[in-house]
Amino acid sequence: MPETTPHPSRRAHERQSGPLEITAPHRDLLDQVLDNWSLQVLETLCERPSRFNDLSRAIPAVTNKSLTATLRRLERNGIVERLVLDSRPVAVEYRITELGKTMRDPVDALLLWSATHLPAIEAARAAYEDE
Amino acid sequence: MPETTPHPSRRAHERQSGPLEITAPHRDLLDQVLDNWSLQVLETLCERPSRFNDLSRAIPAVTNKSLTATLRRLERNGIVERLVLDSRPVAVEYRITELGKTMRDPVDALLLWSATHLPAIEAARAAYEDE
DNA sequence: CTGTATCCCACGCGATACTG
DNA sequence: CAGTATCGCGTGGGATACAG
Repeated sequence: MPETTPHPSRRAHERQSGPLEITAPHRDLLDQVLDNWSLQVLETLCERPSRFNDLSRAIPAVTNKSLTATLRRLERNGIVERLVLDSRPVAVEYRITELGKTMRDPVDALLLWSATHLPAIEAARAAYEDE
Repeated sequence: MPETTPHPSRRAHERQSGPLEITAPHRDLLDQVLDNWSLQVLETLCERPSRFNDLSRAIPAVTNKSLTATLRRLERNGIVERLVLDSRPVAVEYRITELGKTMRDPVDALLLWSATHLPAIEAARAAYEDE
């Protein structure tokens, strides 16, 4: 062990607080994968593979442009896969990948947190407006 | 016509796939709390209470304007609290609240996911560019 | 059906300057 | 020290039309 370091300050509080360190690549990744449309697409594809228009209908507020961009981005990151079915008029199916499935737990943890604490947060908002 | 049955199937696959349902208030909340600057502020305040300029220095890339906006937003949501210390030239200390601390676990889960799967995702990106 | 192509605008955010 | 005020630009994303 190369360490009997005389400057333990840095290490010290990192240990105390555990992980939580945000570097650029991680921030990039989260930005590409946690946005509004991405989560809704993930939600839908976790339930069943879907075609483009299925997704469009499942997420009424999304436009073609945004849906396309979202799917491309998720595909590029290996979160969803795009399958061109050779049927008569072109059909394309999107499905979540194994890699994509690994997002579910952390995302669900987040949603669970949100569900659990939303009341407290709305109370905080109300209190804030009052003062 | 093998259409997706709207009513009864909904329940069914929800149970299969578990939670993960994104409603507007939750999406709003996550947007206000998971953005770039917010996470960095949280990261810093989880380690120690800090003054405005401490945060500014700890997060070199942030501007006064964005830092102020971020802090106000987090304060409004009860995630951080703002304490005006009555010292000579005004001093203000920000610290994370108990409610704020409840974010750590889900956020860490996310960062852990990111750290774990970033290699696979970068591989997916490389593969995507190739085709 | 599955997208692409434009136009366009709101607004997030940086840069800069200024104040109590 | 702890912000506020103002300006300006880049871009994400909606609306719409069109193409393979």
